[in-house]
Amino acid sequence: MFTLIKTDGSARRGRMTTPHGAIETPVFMNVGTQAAIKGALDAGDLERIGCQIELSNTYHLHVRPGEEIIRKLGGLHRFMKWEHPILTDSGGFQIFSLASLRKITEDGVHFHSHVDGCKIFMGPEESMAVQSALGSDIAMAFDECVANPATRPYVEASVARTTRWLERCKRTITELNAREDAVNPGQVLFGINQGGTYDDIRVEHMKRIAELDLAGYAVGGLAVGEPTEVMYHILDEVLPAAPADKPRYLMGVGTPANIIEGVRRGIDFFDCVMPARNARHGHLYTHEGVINLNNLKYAVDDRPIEEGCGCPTCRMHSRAYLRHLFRAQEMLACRLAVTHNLYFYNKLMADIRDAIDEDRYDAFRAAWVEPLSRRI
RNA sequence: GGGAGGAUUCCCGAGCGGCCAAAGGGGGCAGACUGUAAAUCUGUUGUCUAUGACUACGAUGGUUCGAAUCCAUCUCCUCCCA
Repeated sequence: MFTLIKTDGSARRGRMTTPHGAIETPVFMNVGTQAAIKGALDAGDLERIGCQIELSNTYHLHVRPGEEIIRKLGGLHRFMKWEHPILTDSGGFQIFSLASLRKITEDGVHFHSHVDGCKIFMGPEESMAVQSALGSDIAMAFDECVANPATRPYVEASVARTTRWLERCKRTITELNAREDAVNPGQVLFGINQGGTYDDIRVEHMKRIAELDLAGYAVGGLAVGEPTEVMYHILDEVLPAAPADKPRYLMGVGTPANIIEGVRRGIDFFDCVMPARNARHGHLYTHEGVINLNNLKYAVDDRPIEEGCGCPTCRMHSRAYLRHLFRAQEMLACRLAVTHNLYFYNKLMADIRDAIDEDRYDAFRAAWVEPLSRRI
């Protein structure tokens, strides 16, 4: 259930209620692919960094430990001790990221496990069954995330198949939710718009899936190599075709600037591995730009990552200490850095919500897009 | 005291007459990363008045058109025998 609280231009303040609580939007979903935030954060840490909703991955949890194990243990929420909302990605992104290990057919996708090479078949029914066993609050449709660039004929055929898969996903989740042993019978399905960089395919596809009256609509297959301006242009074209009363999710995006621009165009949900991955690699976000803690210039910098930041890392530790931990390859470096970056992202979203609430989103955007994009 | 093996650029370590400022690691310096096969990957790493020059492979002296590579002596290290 999604409620649009107010708008400021095209930016939207909303609230989505789920069986595990409400989500204030716009929101950033913190990515824990394998039921863990890389960098050694657990559910308690997620609460400390202001996370509202966690995202896990269907393919990866199917490979390891297997959804039946998680079902037996009471579902993903109980398994990882995160009793707030969870979204599961469908495995569609792995069609893209594990392209060399899979073959696509009309029924679904044959993968060779990246772990042990064993054969894995995942189609819409399988993905929905896994997501149902995991018991996430939001299940994503099994789509093909199309690589960029892709020819128009390829994209047309792929999108048509993704649409057929979506219909199968919808049918399947309805059946699974009706079962007495459903882990989370309130699980809802988000559809995913595809179409590469072809505006007309994108818009037609969005219109087509809008008819299916799903709980939410994602825009997928972006930030896969196309110029940022192309991504923004596609959002400008596609979002007017998405149902206004349903949440919109821009999958896998992005930088703070991408998020600010996405919100401006009417996106409500984001997720991205970037803050966690960059943190593990020593790149930390500040309101003046991204700093690379590996750089020599921070060797004796006694300041926190960012003055005034309320995160547990900044309250306690200096850049110089963190740089030392990175250089010495101490695990603590990752944990402290990821804590900061995810706190930063969640706080950015809270600031975005405040700006929309107070009808000053344009000014907020104008003030922050450039500084947040800097490398310093 | 006798015998054997070593000494290579910041470190380890390959090279055993020219294609050597010298493989490969490590370390250093920097860059990339967007629904996570990523605590990963890439570049770079003698000096300079820089499409060239200079200084370098323990030291010194030789052989050679040419030496990190061959010879002699010396210094230091390791191992074996007494």
